[in-house]
Amino acid sequence: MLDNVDKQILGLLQKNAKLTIKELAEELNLTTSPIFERIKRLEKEGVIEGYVALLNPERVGKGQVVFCNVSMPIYTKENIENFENIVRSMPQVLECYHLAGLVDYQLKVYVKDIKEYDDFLKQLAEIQIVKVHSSAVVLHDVKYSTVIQID
Amino acid sequence: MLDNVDKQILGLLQKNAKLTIKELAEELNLTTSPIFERIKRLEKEGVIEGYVALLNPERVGKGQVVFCNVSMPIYTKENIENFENIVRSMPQVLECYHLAGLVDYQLKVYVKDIKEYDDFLKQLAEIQIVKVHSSAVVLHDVKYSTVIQID
DNA sequence: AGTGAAATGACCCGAGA
DNA sequence: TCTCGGGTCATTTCACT
Repeated sequence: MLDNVDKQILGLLQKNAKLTIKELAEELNLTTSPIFERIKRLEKEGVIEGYVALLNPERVGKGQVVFCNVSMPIYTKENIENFENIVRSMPQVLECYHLAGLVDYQLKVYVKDIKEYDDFLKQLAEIQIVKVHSSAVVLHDVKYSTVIQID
Repeated sequence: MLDNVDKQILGLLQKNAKLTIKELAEELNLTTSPIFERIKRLEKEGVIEGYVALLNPERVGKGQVVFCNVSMPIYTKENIENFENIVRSMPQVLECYHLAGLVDYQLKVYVKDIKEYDDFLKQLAEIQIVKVHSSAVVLHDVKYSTVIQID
């Protein structure tokens, strides 16, 4: 479904979405037309989900990342839907995963500082159906990337 | 340092980096020149770190996310540097954070399936300076976003 | 699936307020 | 900092291979 040229295009666009079709064409020894059509196909098929600008969290006043682990004591379909919808609507939460592990959910939260995280925990506490199990404060980023390895 | 127009531009570009300067200008009731110059300024100042294409992990054969928690028993500067450099070079690891918590590091790993995660763990085991403490398999994504809330 | 060329439209940079 | 306007270059389409 993805040939070698597709994979190369995806690899390059994951690193830099501002590459022009012309630059991609030169890199892959093709003309602009096939590159253009392949990209359109990959977008339409949903392989490419979108193009975004990545910001420096510190420069926009959200330099503190905290992972919040929560459990759901009464594990019903309704509670799950309810909680997941609330989480999706919280802008501080950039990622949330339902885990098979010691806790039910892990939330990645972007805040200005620990004080702001405290405010967030109070918001979470209002959702009666989950309990905060633990929080892990990030000391520093070792790696942050959005590039998925395609083999 | 960031005025209201900057914040609006950043908010829009975080959601869709393919918006044209013209479209941004119309949205914010300005002409193209100030929008163009503000974006260039935000890029130069490092507020905007880059533009990337986001892919659908399943569509590229990396639909399984696993969190890997590791600890570093002998906690020296050399071991830290060493481990962090190895992690940064591993393409399966998209994110890695040094935590203040029960474990020292958390790695977010993208793999095809659990078998491939097993291979990854074997690679990690070769690094003698860290010990895998636990793994948490993702059952499903509740939320994945790269959009940082700017207030 | 690819090339090449032509039209459409975006980017970018002045001059001026 | 903004508007306006124009030159340059990338995107997009199409006829052909």
